[in-house]
Amino acid sequence: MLEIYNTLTHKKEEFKPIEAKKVRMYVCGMTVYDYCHIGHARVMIAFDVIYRYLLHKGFHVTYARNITDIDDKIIQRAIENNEDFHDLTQRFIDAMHADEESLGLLRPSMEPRATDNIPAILKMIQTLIDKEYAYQGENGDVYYDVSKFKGYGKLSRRKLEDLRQGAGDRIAIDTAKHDPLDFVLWKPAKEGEPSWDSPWGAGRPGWHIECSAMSTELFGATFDIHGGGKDLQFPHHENEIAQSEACTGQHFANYWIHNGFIRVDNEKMSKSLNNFFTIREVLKKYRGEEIRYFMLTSQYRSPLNYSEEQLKSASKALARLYVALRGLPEAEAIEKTNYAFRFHSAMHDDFNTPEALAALFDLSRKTNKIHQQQDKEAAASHGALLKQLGAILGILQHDPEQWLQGNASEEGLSADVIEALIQKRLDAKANKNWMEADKIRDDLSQQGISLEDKGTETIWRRD
RNA sequence: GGCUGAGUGGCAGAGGGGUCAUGCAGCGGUUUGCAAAACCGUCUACCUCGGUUCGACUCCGGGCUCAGCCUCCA
Repeated sequence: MLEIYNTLTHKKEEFKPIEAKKVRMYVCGMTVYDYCHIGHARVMIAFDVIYRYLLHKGFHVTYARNITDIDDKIIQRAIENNEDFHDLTQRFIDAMHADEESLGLLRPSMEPRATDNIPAILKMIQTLIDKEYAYQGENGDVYYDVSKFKGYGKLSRRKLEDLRQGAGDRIAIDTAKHDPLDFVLWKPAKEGEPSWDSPWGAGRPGWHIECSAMSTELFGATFDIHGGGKDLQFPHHENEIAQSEACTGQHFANYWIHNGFIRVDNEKMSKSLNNFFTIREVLKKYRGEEIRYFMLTSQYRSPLNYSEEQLKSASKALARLYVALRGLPEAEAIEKTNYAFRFHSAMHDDFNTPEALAALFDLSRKTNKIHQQQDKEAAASHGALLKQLGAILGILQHDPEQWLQGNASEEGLSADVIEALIQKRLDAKANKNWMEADKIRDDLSQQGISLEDKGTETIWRRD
């Protein structure tokens, strides 16, 4: 039984899709005005693993992750760069896709963009106005009237009074709004800003409406899973619920999944704190799979501290799994083991990847042991299971030898040079010239190459 | 101030009322010409004060500390 922690109910609940064997999952993606940072990588990877696991369970999953390609920051950045906002967003969408590929992500089934869905957005705003959940202020902005929606605050567990109190000292009172908590659905364009025609004047959509409109358009009024970062819980997801449920009169998403943050020095990594590392920056020193492994070492809802030390540790731990796979022939995975059982039990428990990884390490130890006992066939079938389970997490799919002989920077001695030195050392060893042999090994070690003697051959890897 | 969530060994990070997490690092051993890798063994734990219990790090309550949201944010 697959259990998922549902933010809406604050409980782990058995996952029951609306339609048997079908899952519709919508995740809030990126606003594309800059490179993605490691915090974004967390969402990408968290939901990639959820997606993979659901697929593995035999669900037909439609996974939509939107792209916000119009908003204030995009407009501002485009002005700063003196470029068309389309060019700007396309550049960062391409960069995002490249980053995703490095991290080994499966592409979502669809990536709806706000600017491609203006008609659906206009339709929803119109319905909200018709149903009197929205109004146009004197400044031309169209607002959602929060007081009209009964369930406002149900996701983030907030009361309107508390919110108003908090809003009082923080938000400059906007006289065009009936209530400081009302939020923008449509914003008139200023001179020279990108805009679309609408019954309320040329303008652009507010941030929250695009997700409501696109998810409802793609999936219907009610769908299975809605996800995103923890910080989107309020106000973004709260507002989505208000918009969608007011519009359709039906329950919106059944399961709300929110991932925890990446932290730096015990603080949330974010643009405004300027304490972020971009994915591509980190990829210069660590491979995508190492970053992915690092993310998997904590449960997706927990905060995760980013540090060089932890990435190094992750890199070594991952290498350990690859070492277990090394030198094993292709084989059918062994079935009905405690390892697989434990792995799946962990994943069934709200995608507990650290526990699932623990099972993989125990399995790798077993594999090594059998391998050492010269039972290559049994070792191979255990290794095949390791690889199979790894695939569910998106790891261990590289050729082990190639993985261990590579690194992120692809710098250092070439394989040819290394092989030649190894041969030279083997000759020295054959002549029992230990001084010479050890010198070659030490020199290579200085350059980050480790040698391992296996019987008559010597294999190598980069540290 | 309101609302969430968290405090585990040197570091990271699971877990469950009473026997092992796991990884990295350390230490001892097997193996090796010596190493490395692997395997075996091993040392460091459960913020604090009460309560429930035969027994709590695990459940309940108070306190302390930290993080997040309440403003754009994955």
